Formats: sequence, structure tokens, C-alpha cells
Amino acid sequence: MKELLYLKDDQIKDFIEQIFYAYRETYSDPRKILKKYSFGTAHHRAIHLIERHEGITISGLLNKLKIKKQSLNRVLRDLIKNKTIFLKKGEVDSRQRHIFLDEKGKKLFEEIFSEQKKRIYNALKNSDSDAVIKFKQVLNKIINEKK
Amino acid sequence: MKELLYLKDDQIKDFIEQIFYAYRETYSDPRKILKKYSFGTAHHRAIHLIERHEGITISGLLNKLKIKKQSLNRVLRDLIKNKTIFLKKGEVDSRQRHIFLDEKGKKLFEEIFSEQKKRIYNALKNSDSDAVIKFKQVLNKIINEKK
DNA sequence: TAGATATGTCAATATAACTGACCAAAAACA
DNA sequence: TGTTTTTGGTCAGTTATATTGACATATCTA
Repeated sequence: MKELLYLKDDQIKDFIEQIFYAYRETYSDPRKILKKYSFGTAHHRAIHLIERHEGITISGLLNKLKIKKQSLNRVLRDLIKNKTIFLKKGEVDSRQRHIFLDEKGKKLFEEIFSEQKKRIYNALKNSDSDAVIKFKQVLNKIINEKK
Repeated sequence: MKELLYLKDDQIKDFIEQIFYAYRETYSDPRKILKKYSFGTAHHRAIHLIERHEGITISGLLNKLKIKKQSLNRVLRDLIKNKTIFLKKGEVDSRQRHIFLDEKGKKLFEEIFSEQKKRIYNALKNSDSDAVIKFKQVLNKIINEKK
């Protein structure tokens, strides 16, 4: 293994620590809002992904969340009961369920996002576009690295 | 709010999604190793921080983890019982406990880290040092942003 | 039509966090 | 010195989120 100065173990250990902090802080910002609706972070993650991937199927969502369907089911049941999301039977494949945010869900998403946005926006606003692009590239490499 | 092209809402939403994936993937890599010792991610996070901050006090660790002491206590009890860590009474302030990795703990840390390292190392090895530095800077800004 | 796929659900368990209460030792303060 | 605060430990109960395993139904595909 070639020893790159900026890739010493200590640097990598720092990244592992910082990725934890970044995730925790980013997802703890909207907890108060979620609590108003008796939702938790599991609901939040589902809402976020449904907003980003409108009409995503159950199995599509399962692939992104990497949890069991029994776990997702509890979350979706809560969201449906609350009229935050609704399911639509697939037109091509009627076994599938496509998930959409309801009007209420869109409002809730905006409320959550506006809280969560601040941290990222403020962190990036003083960075040049090159830094932002590189941040995204590295993040993507970490995610897609198949060990 | 000045509208920067690279700071559109969709970009920020992507970051929120990616930070989740990066955290989950990074911390799921060593789960098998942890399971051998009947430990979970809570133990892992504690071990990681103790290695990075040798002699950290209980309250220091609580501040980094941002969990309640009752929760941390369970984790530390497991780690002490297993001889992964040990506590040392403070010499200046004898109310404090300084936490250290035991020999067994150091070995376990290395085992965990070598698994976890791959993902980060591989992701960064083809990036130039500038990208790595900028990645770190942005990550730090996200963490330290006080909304 | 047989088998695979997508989804739904029941029940039990595991993990990791929480709240709230209370205690003791030691340090800091007035 | 005596009082208050800080640091850490613990008991008990609860909540949130995930797991495993089993089973059911409808629909699609070969």
C-alpha cells in the first residue's frame, strides 16, 4: 500500500469520526418538528427518500434504506394513517406499490427540510464551487466503494 | 439569500441523502467483527472515540456521543467486563474517570479499523490531496455549524 | 400451470436509546 | 467550615427502531 501523506491512518480515523458527527448533527436538527407529529428519524428518512424519488416502490425504498420490510412497514403504516403519504398500485405491474407524498406530506417535508437545510447551506455558502463539487465526489466514492 | 447555482435545494437534499448513506455504509462494514464479541455499533463508537482520545473522561465521552450517561454506562460496563477498556481515577480530580483501551481493546480496535479503513482509503486514494483537504474542511463546517 | 416476485402481516426478540429518581464522593465556593 | 455543585454510578421502566422467522395473497413470468 503506497503511503500517501494525506492518507495516514490518523487522517482516516478522523474521517470515520467526522462522518458520524456529520450524520448525527444533520439528522438531529429536525427532531423537534418530527416530535410534533409523533414521528422519529425512521419516518424522516422515509419521507426524505420518497420526496427525492417520487413514486418509488416498496422494494426500491427497502434497497435504499437497507432495512427489513417488517421495519419499513411500521413506518409506512404510521405515515399512511397520518395522511403524509399514499400508495398507488402499479399500472404496469400491479403487485407493486408506488409511494407518493400527500399534500400534508409535502408540507411536512418542507418544514423538516427548512430546518435541516440551514446547517448544510451555511456550511457550504462560503466554500467555492470547486470545494462543493469535490466534497460531493468524495462522498459518492465512499458510498459506492464496495470494500 | 443569495442564490448560488451549486447550492440549489436539490443539491442540498442530495447531500442530506448522501450523508446518511456514507454514515451507514462506513459503520456497517465492521458489524461482523463486532458480533464475534457480542458488541454493537454503540460499543464501536465508544471504542473509536476512546482510541482517538486516550484518557478521555466519562463526561468528555458523553459530550462527543451526545447520549445520556445511563446509555453510556451500559456500553462501558460491557467493555470493562470484556477487558476491552479500563478506567483510571483522575489524579488531579479524583471524581473523574479516565478511559483507556486495554491490550485486548487495542487489538479489537485494529481489527475493526482495518475493516472500516478499506472503504475510506479506496475512496480517497484516487483523489488528489486538494480534494481530500476540501472534503475535510466541508465536513468540519457541517459539524461545527450551529444552525 | 408451476414457480418466482412484491407486498403484507403476526409474533417474538434485540439493540440502543430515553425519562426520572436517587446516591456517594470529591471539588468548589461562600 | 459548612453548603452547593460537579462527576460518576445505578435502579427501574419505557420508547424507538431494528431483527428473525413464519406464513399469506396477489400477480407476473417462463
